[in-house]
Amino acid sequence: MDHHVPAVHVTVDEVEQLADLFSQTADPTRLRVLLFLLEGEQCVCSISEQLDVSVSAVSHQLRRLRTGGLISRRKQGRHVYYTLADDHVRTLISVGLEHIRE
Amino acid sequence: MDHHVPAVHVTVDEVEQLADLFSQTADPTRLRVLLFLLEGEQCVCSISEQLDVSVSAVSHQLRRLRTGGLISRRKQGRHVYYTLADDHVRTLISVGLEHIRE
DNA sequence: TGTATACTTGAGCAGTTGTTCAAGCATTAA
DNA sequence: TTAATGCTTGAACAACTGCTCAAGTATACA
Repeated sequence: MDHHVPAVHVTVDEVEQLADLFSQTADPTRLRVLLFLLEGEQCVCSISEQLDVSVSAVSHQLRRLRTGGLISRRKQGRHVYYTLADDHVRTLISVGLEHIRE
Repeated sequence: MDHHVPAVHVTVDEVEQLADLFSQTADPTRLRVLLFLLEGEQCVCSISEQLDVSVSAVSHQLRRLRTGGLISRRKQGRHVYYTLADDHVRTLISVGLEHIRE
C-alpha cells in the first residue's frame, strides 16, 4: 500500500520556468548578490565592492537576475539601485539553507 | 529610515552548497525526475519511459541527484528504485511554483 | 552454462555559462 | 564644453553541462 501524496501538476512550460528560476540561484556570484540584497537596496558599486567582483561582471549578473524577474532597479543620478522583486527569494533561500543545514 | 529585516548569515562554504543545491533543480530533465519522484519511488526504466529520455541520460542525472543528496536508491533484483531523500525537495518546488505562478 | 534485462560508466562533443576586456552611454561637476 | 564617475554592453574565451554512444557490470531466467 502506497503512502498517499497530493499530486503536483506542472505543465511543460512551468518546468522550463522553474528550471530558469533555479538557474538564477545556482551561481555563487548571483546567490551572493541576492543575499546582499536581502539587507536592502544596493547600488552596483556597493555590490561590486562587497562581493569583490568586477563592476562589469556584477552588471552582467544583475542583468540576468533582472530579466529573470528576481530583482528590479531604480535609477538615481549616476547610480542604479537594485532591490529584490518580492519576498519569494528570501523564502527560497531559507528553504535551501534548511536543507543543507539538515 | 530603513525597513528592518532579520540578517541572514551564510558562510562562504554554505553559499557554495546552496548554489550546488539549486544547480540540481536548475535542469529541466532533473526537475522532471524530481517531480515524478514526488509521486513515489520509481525505477530507472519507469523514469526513462515517463520522461522520454534515454536510460543512459536518466542514469547520469540520477547519479548527479544522488551525489547531491536529493535522492537515494534501493536495489531489488535487476531493478534500481530511486526515491526522494527528504521532504525539502517538495517544499523547494512548491516555493518555486508559487513564485512563477505569482 | 549462455542469454536477456536493468542499469552504470567513461569518452567525446556540441551547446551554454561566467568572466575579462575594451568600448560605449548617461549623469554630474568643473 | 571637458572630464570624471557609474554603469552597461558585446565579443572573446576557457570552463562546465547534458546528451549520445559504446562498453561494462550485475542479476534473473532458460
